[in-house]
Amino acid sequence: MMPISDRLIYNKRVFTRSARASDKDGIERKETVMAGQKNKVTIFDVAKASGVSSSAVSYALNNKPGVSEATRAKVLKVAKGLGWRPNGAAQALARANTSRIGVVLAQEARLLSAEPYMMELLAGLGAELEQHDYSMLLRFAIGRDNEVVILKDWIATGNVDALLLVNLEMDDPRVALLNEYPEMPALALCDPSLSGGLPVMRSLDMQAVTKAVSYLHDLGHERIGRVGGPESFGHSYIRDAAFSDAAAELGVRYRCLHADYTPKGGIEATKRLLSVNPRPTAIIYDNDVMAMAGMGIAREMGFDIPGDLSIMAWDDSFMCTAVFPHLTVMGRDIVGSGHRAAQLLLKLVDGEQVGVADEYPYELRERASTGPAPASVEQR
Amino acid sequence: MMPISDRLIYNKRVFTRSARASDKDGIERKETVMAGQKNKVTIFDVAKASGVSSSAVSYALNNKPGVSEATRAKVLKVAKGLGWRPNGAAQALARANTSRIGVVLAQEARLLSAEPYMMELLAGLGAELEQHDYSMLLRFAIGRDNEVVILKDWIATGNVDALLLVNLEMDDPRVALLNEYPEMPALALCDPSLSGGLPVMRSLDMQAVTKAVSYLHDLGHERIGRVGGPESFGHSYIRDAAFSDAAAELGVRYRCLHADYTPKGGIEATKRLLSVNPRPTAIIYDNDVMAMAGMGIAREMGFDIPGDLSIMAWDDSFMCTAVFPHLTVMGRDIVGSGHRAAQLLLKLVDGEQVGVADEYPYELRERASTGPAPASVEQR
DNA sequence: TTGTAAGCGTTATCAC
DNA sequence: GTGATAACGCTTACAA
Repeated sequence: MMPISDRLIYNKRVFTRSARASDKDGIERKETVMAGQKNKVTIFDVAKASGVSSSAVSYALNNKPGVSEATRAKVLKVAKGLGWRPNGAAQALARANTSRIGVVLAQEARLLSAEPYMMELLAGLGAELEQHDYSMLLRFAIGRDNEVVILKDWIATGNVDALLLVNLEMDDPRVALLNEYPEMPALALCDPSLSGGLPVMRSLDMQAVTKAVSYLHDLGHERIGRVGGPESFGHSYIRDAAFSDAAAELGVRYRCLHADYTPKGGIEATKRLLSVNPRPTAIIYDNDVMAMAGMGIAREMGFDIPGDLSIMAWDDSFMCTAVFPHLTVMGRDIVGSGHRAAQLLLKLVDGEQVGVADEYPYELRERASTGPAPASVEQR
Repeated sequence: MMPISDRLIYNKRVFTRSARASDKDGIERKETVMAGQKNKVTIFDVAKASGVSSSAVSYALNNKPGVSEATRAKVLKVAKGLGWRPNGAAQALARANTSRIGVVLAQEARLLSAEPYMMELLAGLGAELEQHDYSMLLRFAIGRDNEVVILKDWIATGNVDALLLVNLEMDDPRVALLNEYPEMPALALCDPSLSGGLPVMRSLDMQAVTKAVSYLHDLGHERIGRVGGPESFGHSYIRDAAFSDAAAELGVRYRCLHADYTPKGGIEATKRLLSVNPRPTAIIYDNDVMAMAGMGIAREMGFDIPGDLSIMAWDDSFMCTAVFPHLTVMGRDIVGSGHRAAQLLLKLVDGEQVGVADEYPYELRERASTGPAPASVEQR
């Protein structure tokens, strides 16, 4: 008899707990201290201090029914007094959710820093998640394969509640992966044609392209060049197609080269675009780094901007108004889109359907780098 | 008697588990599915499949002694076959560590995107953490107070194993907070004089300042201006003091204005610096955005760069070679410093001492925006 | 070497 | 409304 009842008692939290706190000493205590948290105020401490059970405390602290207002108030007060905060791991384990959204970045560091898009997006995303007590779990992948490995790991370990997929490529392996695990909510930032049915927030590139081309067309430009990002990137491809269409529609000649977002890439592509005869009178770049580099080299070659050549960039950043002439851009509220992405992700976590949502639309921000097409076009 | 023995059996994991898997149906199952993970392969499943106990499995999977090589091999194989991965929350709860490093960013989104420093640092940090199966938990704070709230929360909830503190200000409240909780490892990125004894990785600004000033001095510049970042930022202050000293040492006139890292700020400060008589013949900017804006406005004012005025920037980015003339900068391996920060943080997590470590040193990257001081100086 | 079960700090179910 | 306790999935002390 004794061993059984002993065990039963030992099984009770309160006893176990107080036993650990006072009886044992040495190794275990040391470990606990090493582990990190000093302030191990648990729900049991709160329960004891407020003279109720741990479940009552849990209900009270989570604003759930099941306790009287009187006890709720008391528990809340005691918890605050003790400085209690729920242990994240325990909560995650019990609730089977983590309050974390996962993002994997697979681009090279210097590229990431050169592109304002990602940082602004993350800032918006983070700020919105913040409002809902969610965090962002961030990983930097080394290559595409690694990216899939990380996602698989997150899915299997349950380390995040949902995933944000960025920079999708055509036939992206991540789409296949997420379709294998429909229970893991994921939002893809890409054109719906690339997402394989996954919930999507799409950027309104088509509209923007039409707007940009007709803006230049209205200025008299009849030959437009473009320096796009890497061809493997979904949005490069989408924009390219849209440009072809819009140009054809307006009877504008259009030529596109792809580069790697770097100054060097922008310079090379610009030189090549300007070496054909007749040359384009306007060039649109997929990012501001290439636009600036392109504008710079064009000036070095003797072109006046925008007298001889108009320059436009895609996506705005401080850089666009730090250079002279200031760059005309197709800009959009990227931070806002980050907020929206967060809202969509939280919806997905709640089991709601999302389907296809839109990013904030692009708007033309006309500045000094664009102007009427030159009357005549001579080469340099 | 019956109830007691019943309970005892129910307490056993294996029984509980199999009961849940087959007996019950409906609500509970549904909840489990809702929660997220489909592939709930647990350590018990692996144990059952390989015919050993759960502890043997745990030892095997964690490469710990306590199992024979034979069983270890078998367990590993079975686990792999079943696609088992440890549940993050459970592991965190049991081990009292999370395999996560926390970073709070408190800057405005547009500023973050304008400064390559942060993204490169995070990229390096993330890549190194990656090697050690650590993740980065990222939060975006809205204001300084919020930042402290988040840190407090992380400390109390045990959501991270260590903290990286960036952009420290003078008398930063975070330093006081972390000194209250010495059990939470934290690394500050700042000058040791600002860290209040916290482990530090410092940037070698002093050296760099000396190098920059003597470089310009060697070119014949005797009046140097500087456009620094916000005065509240620790590194602005540190650099300012260093500049004063280095300039005094070499008998160079030095004048510093502080701006907010934006193009507008850079333009205003540049105008003011150039409006005094005699004007400086070289200006050093704390970031590339302001440097570019400053260079641009100076050219608009009729100054030739570098003929009349030399321009230097602090920290390198793609932008510095995207603009013409390319910007001379004091650059450093920021990604590398991120890696180093991660290593230091992991040391701290392991209970090792760190003290004061160094970032990668700055190097002068001489490009086209600097040159000999002009013979005579007239105003525009 | 192996298995048993306590323990991590929550949540949620179930009697009372 | 309240308290007891099973459950979450893992690690690890201890018994066998």
